[in-house]
Amino acid sequence: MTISSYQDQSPILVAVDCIIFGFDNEELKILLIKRNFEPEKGKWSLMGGFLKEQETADEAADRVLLSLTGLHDVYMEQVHTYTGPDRDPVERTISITYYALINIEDHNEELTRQHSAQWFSFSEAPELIFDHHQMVTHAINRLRYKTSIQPIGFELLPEKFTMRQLQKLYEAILNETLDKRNFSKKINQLDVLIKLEEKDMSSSKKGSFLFQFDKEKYAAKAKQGFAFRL
Amino acid sequence: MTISSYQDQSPILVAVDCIIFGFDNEELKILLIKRNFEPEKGKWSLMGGFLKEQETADEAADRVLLSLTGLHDVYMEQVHTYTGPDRDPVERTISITYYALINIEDHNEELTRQHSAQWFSFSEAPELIFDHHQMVTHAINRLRYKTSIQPIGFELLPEKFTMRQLQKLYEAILNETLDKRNFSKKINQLDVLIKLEEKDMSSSKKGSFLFQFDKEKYAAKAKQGFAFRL
DNA sequence: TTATTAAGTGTATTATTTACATTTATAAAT
DNA sequence: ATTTATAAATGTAAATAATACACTTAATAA
Repeated sequence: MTISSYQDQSPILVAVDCIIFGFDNEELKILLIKRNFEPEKGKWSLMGGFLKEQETADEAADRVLLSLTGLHDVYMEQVHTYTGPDRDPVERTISITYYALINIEDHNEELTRQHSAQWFSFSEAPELIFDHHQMVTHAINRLRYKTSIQPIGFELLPEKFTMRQLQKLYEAILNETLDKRNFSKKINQLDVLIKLEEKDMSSSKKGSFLFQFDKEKYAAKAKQGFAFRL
Repeated sequence: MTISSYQDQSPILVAVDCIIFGFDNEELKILLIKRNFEPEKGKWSLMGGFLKEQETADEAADRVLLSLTGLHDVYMEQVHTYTGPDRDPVERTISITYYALINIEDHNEELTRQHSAQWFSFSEAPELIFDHHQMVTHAINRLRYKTSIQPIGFELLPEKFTMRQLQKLYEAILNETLDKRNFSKKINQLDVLIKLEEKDMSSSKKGSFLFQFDKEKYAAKAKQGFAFRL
């Protein structure tokens, strides 16, 4: 900032809110908490928290996510900052939103229970407090864009996954169905997956081969100007 | 935000900073001001200002831009919020950034002079204070993305423009050269320009036809699901 | 041995992107 | 009047990418 010098400013609270995405092999999910304090006690909302002294918003978002899921080093991205003067009825609060991608199996169920948190199908999420619905909409749009140009979708999957899981994931994110042959062709020609010997036998008699995302190979290719595009 | 209730928070100032883009028919430009107060007095920086009571960040950005250029109703988009606790050495200040697209001929020169503002070629901009360089980089990336999926480039041009101007604009934004025939073919098949009878005679003996962006036609097509893609 | 189930795979068609050079309209100079 | 100079205007062929579409295979269970 630059003009008008450092004059008085009425106090503004700064918070972060997290849109936490997960994937259950069929649908995109979102983790919401039931507010246990006023205002809007009992209603569903995003998980958030205030910025601490000497803490960046990125750090605050990490902290909030850790406290709810027990997870460290989660993929997060800042989305947008909401500044409506009356968006929070108690005190003027601006909220910086982040979306997080987690492997749904990794989260600490005990912690989520403590916070009265619950996973919802993205398409069947309940009404949310304040402007949280708008935040979610913005986040999913950003996620759609980002997954189409960067290999961040893998963050939502277990280490080893089948081609079918990967396709279902992209279908869930993009909210459209994809052709199986064209999908695997496209993925394979990106040449950033390792096909394992191992099969997942749970989904069919034949079983399906498991894959891993090859981070190192991708990083090397990205350095050479390779563009991940799906 | 949601958890941890409304406890004390150390005071944080909230500012907006504007990355103001213009186009001079050859290069992409950016409007910077020379700081006339401490800290970093005399250095180049983005134009910014603090959020007022009862004002959204969008409104603050509009106000800042108006005060510098005299322009209303300018295309602006929020980009990112910077929250490093020591990013501003005086007081803890978070900054919400916006980029603005203006027709370079429209701005009020008297106002920009009062603020010691100056246009710089995007590629030859001076060193900036604090984290402003990072803000500019983030903004140009967002602009590149946004211009490729929405017809916002026209905001940088006069009402009537030649095909060459439009191409130069996209070349400047994308920082790559484009083929003239392929470019005009692509633009024409989007079918959102009005070709005028009128010619611009300043650039050649032959003169070149002027075009206008057909906002209504675009809006109607967009409603039908038409995607502007360049 | 047979039946069942999802996994795995290829090709032809269409659409899009790219590369590339000549002609044309006008103003200025002679 | 004619010539010259300059950027504007224009089309096609080749390469690449995207799409539509159906049968075979591996393994388990009956």
